[in-house]
Amino acid sequence: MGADTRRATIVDVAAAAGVSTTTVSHVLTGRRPVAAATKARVEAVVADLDYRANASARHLRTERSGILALVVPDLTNPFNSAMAAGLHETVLPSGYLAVVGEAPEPGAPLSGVLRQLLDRGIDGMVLGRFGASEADIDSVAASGTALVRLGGPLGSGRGDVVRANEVQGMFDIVDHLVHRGYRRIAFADGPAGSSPGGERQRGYEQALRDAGLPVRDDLVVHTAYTREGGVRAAEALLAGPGPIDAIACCNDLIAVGVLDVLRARRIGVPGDIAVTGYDDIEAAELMSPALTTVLNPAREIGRTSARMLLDRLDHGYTGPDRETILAHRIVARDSA
Amino acid sequence: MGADTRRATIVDVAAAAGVSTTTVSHVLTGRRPVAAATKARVEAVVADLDYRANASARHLRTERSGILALVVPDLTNPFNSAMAAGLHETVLPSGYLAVVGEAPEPGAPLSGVLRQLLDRGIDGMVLGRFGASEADIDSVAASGTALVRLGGPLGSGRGDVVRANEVQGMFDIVDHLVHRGYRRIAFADGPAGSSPGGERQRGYEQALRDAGLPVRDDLVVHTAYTREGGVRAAEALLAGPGPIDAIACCNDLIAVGVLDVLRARRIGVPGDIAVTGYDDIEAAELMSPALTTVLNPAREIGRTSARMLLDRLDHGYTGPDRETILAHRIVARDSA
DNA sequence: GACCGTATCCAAATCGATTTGGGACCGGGT
DNA sequence: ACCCGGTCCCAAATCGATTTGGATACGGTC
Repeated sequence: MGADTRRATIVDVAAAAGVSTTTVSHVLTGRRPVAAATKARVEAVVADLDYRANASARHLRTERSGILALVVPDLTNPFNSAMAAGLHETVLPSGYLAVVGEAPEPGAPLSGVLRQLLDRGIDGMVLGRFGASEADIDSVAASGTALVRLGGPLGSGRGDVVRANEVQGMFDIVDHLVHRGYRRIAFADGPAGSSPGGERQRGYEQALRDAGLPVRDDLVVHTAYTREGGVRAAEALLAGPGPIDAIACCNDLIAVGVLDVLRARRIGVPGDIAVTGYDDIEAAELMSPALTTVLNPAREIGRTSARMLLDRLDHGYTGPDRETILAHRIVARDSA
Repeated sequence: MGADTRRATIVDVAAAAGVSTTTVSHVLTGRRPVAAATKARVEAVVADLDYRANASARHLRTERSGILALVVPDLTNPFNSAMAAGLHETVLPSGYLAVVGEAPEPGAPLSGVLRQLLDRGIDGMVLGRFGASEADIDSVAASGTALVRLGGPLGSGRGDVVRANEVQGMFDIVDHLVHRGYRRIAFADGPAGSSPGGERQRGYEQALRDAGLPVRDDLVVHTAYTREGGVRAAEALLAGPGPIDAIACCNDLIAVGVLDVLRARRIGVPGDIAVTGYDDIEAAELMSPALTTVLNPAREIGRTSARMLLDRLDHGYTGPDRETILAHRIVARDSA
């Protein structure tokens, strides 16, 4: 317990190497050329003293904190933690630290977490789905922080966007249902107007239209992106107007809730009603029946977001905002 | 795009309030009394200018970074991400930032992530299970960083410890098996000598002894804490010397692998062989059959770790290292 | 009126780095 | 002998906060 010896500073290194701190700094940052012999001597001393620059001092001067943040609504959602892992592993080698924040209520003007991150002067931020309001996004963009959004429209000056092709993903899995012979396909969507619920609904409707099936409003219900939300959605659909033979769910957690209800009512899956999810969380494979779903490469989304931030921060990219779309994959299992 | 207006500094505040920066600092930190009228004036200006102290400058002077870290081997493990969430939500209100790191190979002397965190001068660290070697722990403790370990022995000067009662937890679930009439109970442990495998094995053996059952070495196999590890463990046990009627697994992922094998071989669970896990990951409830397991309150462990760090950092606790033990709970489902 | 305590406030040093604007030295060309 | 262009290095200013050691003013006491 307790710091036994003070950490070496740049002054110590300079003294031991018989040069000025300026020269040490130049050796370290490489912003100005230094004679090979001097450079070698400084580097030897750095290694010997186990010197590492004080991050706060450096960032005070350079106005860069070296911290990137990921803000999501729920860290325990496996999709989000996989994304966080991808972000971490990509930015660490570049010397950045990644912090993760849970933004409880996206309603508040600039919720606590976001405000605190901005106050810290973070260099970049990845804003997860349903994690922030439009006003929040503007605040972040206005603060000069590099910004990557996961989903939402690509607007000028509002950050890069990384997304999976949500429309196509839901289209593909509903198309999969159609090809398996299902015809009265309901859709358990997320809250009205939410992302990625909107995109996925478009994919659902397009698939029906392309198959020549009617698009009926009463076959679409909106609910929370949770297991409990799935329970409510299933109950609503089963109590609904017409018979259905499949339920496409907006994410896996909703599908879990739907399966809970079907199992409790002894409705066969996929015999009586087929069910599909979206995200391919770990549990999807372990459930009974195993869930047919769409895999969005969460970890890869985290990695890609990180690279887009680093592009702006370290590689000097200053061009217009960009959008990267990652491929999804249908994972056909037993539930449909 | 870009910082439209420079952020206000303490100098701006001082000028606008007609006082010195010293006084502003005293108002903000409260380290010295300030006349009520002056204080009110400064606070008004602070609010007006939307002033927030530059974190780097503050930390340069105070030698505190305001950053806490959680290091775990695998972020996508739900147990770890739930812990991370508990840590985050507890430290944020105190103005700390929590970062999460994945330490890939605990073998390396001071693996990259740990080194980088220490270089940053983090104030405190929570070291997850199997996340670091003994040497790592010593390095962290020697650096003067407040330390909380999750598991492992309570040693002097090596940080506080937060743990669930692993011995008791495994004892209870094996006892549960005994009461259900199972007699030849195997144990699929983690790697030999690992934590919490060691503690859980002790609980397993104690439960057998208390029930008057023999403790047989050939009924214990060591494997990785993964689904794949569970597959190997099950194959080894089924090919083993004697017949078994139950497999207690060291964690849920191992149990998932074990169930994979049993399902493939059409061995009934729990009819032919009962299976138990440990951790109660989300998938435990969703599997078929639903997994009987032990719930370690991951989020609460994160919260408690955070509080122990804050005790030392903000509340001036300087007493001896402490250990907090959290209660577990048996979650009886269908697999045993 | 001199002295002392309190209550307030401020000037300047400090934390550890980066960066700017030269200065010193060395050869080579005229 | 002088100048010029490189090369290599350094002194000092700077980032934005905290903290130390007074300075000033005001009352009250003897």
